[in-house]
Amino acid sequence: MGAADSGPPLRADARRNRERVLQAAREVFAESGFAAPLDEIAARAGVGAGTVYRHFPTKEALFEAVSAARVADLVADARRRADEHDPATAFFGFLALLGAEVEAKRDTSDAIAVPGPLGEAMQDALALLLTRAQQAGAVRQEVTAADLVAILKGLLTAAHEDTDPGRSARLLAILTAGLRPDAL
Amino acid sequence: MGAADSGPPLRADARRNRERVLQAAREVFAESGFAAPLDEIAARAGVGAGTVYRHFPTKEALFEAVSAARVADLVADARRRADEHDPATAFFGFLALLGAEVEAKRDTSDAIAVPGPLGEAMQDALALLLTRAQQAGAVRQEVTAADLVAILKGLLTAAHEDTDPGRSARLLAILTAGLRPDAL
DNA sequence: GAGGATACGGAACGCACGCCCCGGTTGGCA
DNA sequence: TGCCAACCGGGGCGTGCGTTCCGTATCCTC
Repeated sequence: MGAADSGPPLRADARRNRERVLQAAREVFAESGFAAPLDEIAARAGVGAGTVYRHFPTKEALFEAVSAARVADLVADARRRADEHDPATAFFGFLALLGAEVEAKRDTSDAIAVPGPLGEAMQDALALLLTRAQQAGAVRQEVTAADLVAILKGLLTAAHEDTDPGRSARLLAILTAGLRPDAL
Repeated sequence: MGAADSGPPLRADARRNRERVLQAAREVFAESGFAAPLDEIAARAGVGAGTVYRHFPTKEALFEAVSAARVADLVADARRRADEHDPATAFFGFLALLGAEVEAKRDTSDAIAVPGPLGEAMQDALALLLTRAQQAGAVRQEVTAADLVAILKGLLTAAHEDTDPGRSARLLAILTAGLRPDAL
């Protein structure tokens, strides 16, 4: 169970192409979300589609490879907030962070909702922050973690449908206000 | 420019099939949204795909034909509310109505956002209610009609991703609360 | 009831996509 | 330097969709 043996070391060109594919995938997914055609990633990387599939068994695996580091950062940030701040500040601060992330990268909402270990880690982190904020009375009791994921996915997707720059901030402000328990 | 001449009267079987297609489309779109395959509509109507296309030039035209009556009803309801109630009641009551509509029919969110005359009529009606509610101080000033459409589409779509029955009500409650100006 | 216009059905087409395969090329080791 | 395994590219396959075509069945008129 130690280091997953990656077999014989990759040839130099293979390693180079793998990096190019990852970089292109980062860019294309950020611009167009998970729905972006894989051929476009291959084209931007200057390789054929076959090369992409030699390095990543499926499109989804490539997406996970690209998102893993970013999601891990977000999850770590969520945990840190949970430790360092009061529940309300931690929860709402993290939502704001997500909003900023989405402003720049279109695939963030996909990364949250994708099935698999990444999505679950993200959802667990959100659930932790949500539960604490609810116990502290800062968020409506009846909201579930699944509700939060659903609404975030919907909101963050909607925020990208056109190019109005302030939109995601406004939508997030509505969500933030709506989650508080004191509102009618 | 009077009545759009519909040419020679349809043959009896053609008229019957046209009704069957419309009825099947109503059901299938309501269950699966606009993304439903057209073949399924044809199969449920007991006709071939070609027959659908003889009556409606594109899938989108069929969707509009199906949605037209319902959207017109919604728009009329919105206008009536604007006349009969105070701005806040009219606005929030209409949102609740939309929520109920979406609970039962999956294609409502598509109908709101679809380009073309239907979507615009819907958006105009929403804009009217929104503007009045804002003038009455019942809704945040900075929210635009486009924001509202975006958030509704996102929310209503998200509400259908799984089968949790109370979800759309909870999400709508969050939206309603978040739109009010007095919330933080 | 016969003839012709009209409508039918479903096979066929074009397209976009994820994914696989194979002939040619390249890099690393002796 | 020469060889062989590893790797590359892009054409090709399967799928699912919207749309079109055409031989056949149906309806209406006389």
